[in-house]
Amino acid sequence: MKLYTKAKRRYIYGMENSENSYPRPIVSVDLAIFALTAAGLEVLLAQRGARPFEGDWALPGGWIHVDEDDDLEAAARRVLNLKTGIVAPYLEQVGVSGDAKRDPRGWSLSVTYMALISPDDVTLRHGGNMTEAAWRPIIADGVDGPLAFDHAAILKTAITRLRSKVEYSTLPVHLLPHAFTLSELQMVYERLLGRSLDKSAFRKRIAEVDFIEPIEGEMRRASNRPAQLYRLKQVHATVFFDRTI
Amino acid sequence: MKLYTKAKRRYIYGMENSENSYPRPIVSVDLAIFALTAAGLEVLLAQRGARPFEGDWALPGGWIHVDEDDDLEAAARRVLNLKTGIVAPYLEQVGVSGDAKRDPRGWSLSVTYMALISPDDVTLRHGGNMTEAAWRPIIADGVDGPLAFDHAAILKTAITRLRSKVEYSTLPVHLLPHAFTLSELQMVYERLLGRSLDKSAFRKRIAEVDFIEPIEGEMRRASNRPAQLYRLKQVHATVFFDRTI
DNA sequence: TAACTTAGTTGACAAAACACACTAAGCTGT
DNA sequence: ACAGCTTAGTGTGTTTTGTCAACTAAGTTA
Repeated sequence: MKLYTKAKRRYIYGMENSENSYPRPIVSVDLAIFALTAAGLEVLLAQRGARPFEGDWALPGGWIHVDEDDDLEAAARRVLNLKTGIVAPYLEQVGVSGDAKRDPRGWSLSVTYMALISPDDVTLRHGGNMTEAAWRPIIADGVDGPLAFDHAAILKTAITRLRSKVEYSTLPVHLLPHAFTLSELQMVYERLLGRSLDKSAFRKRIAEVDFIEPIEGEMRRASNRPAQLYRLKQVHATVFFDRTI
Repeated sequence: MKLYTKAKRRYIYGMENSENSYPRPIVSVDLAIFALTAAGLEVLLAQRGARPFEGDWALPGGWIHVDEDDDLEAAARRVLNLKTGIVAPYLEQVGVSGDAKRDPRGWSLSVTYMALISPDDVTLRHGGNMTEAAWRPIIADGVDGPLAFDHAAILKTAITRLRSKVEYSTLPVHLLPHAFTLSELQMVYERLLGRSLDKSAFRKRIAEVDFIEPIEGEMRRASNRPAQLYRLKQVHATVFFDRTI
């Protein structure tokens, strides 16, 4: 670090006006993208096409582009769109993982976001330093097989967050397509919780927190009575129940 | 960025083995340190002694020392110890704030931790680029007066997190000293919630989640019946109630 | 049009929360 | 010594809430 003058170092770091010239950690944004398919809850993984961990599977992610991303969420949104084509997902910051050893290239820091999407909305893409992308089922607290970096631990945190929010929030709606029936919503909860719920009690809970609205005119068919279709209310931040579902 | 060869840039960034030479964001760790005093819930603020925001009040924080801090939590612990002398606090990651504009020096990222401490344990210190440290009462969602950077928003997030956890977790114990009575614990909840609780119901809740234990032999005096002293159980991660307190 | 399927509602019973009154155990002043 | 005060800690009846199962509704199929 003694090779350059202080001014030059500042220039290199992009800190012409700064008093700080500490070495900076590497910063990336990683995504735990969840979807509920026929196989159950799945997470989108990408196979790394470059060192380190070349060939290993990892959570999709990327560097922050300081000249392109306005903020962290924008960076997460950019990565998500790159991999799935999705534009307006449910996105939630899960946490940060940072230490000296998780990346062999140096002290690094990964900001994790979790995204909940409907599998209908996805068109998988890959490229850049990711050679392949695939859905992998969630087994217990993670996926089968190892993951690059500390992504197994990060994924575990995201799964825990998701599971705990299922118990007492409206979050699972985001795993459904735009329009859905109450029975479908109940099934989402049941599959995530791994237990069956009472229809009457479930509907009471849903009615208490007023977060969905019927869509007029439409119904959905099987060989039985058709069900009312619903959608998320316009301005909806995840609402919490004051009791478990 | 074109002034230097790729290899030189790598050297400067401390990334001799890296394929990445993106410009990196500035990274810091900031702390929302809460304590419950006679005046109510208070947060520890530090007055900045250097640009930017020189003279303004801010959450105590600092850069990550990549050669000293093993991980993010260690960095938070170092900052906390520096300001308060506390060694084993309750520390919880609240979130990350990062965008292009929050710091005039460039794209920056702040990892926020919240700490809950007993005011008895503190010996305030200051120095470095902080000229002064002081406890400031929490009013509504923040403190009276402006804060440096986006610390008002960060503090608001931390307060929200704290308040919501009070309703359904054992977290408030960390605002008490090592030994305490059930009445004191109830008072902590009441002051944080801003409403009174039923003694009988409160004790039932506390007994349900088995997280404190009586300390033998000791009592605490006033001019009345003495109360049993309790302490946190050894291995205690914050436990959640399945109902509001 | 009877039998079947899933949607959506109602109501009786049981369990839990709530409010409040009670007992317990110390101190203080006369 | 003991009445009266204060705070600790427990018990109880009422009201609210959750649970479970049966019921009605509205379509399809043969």
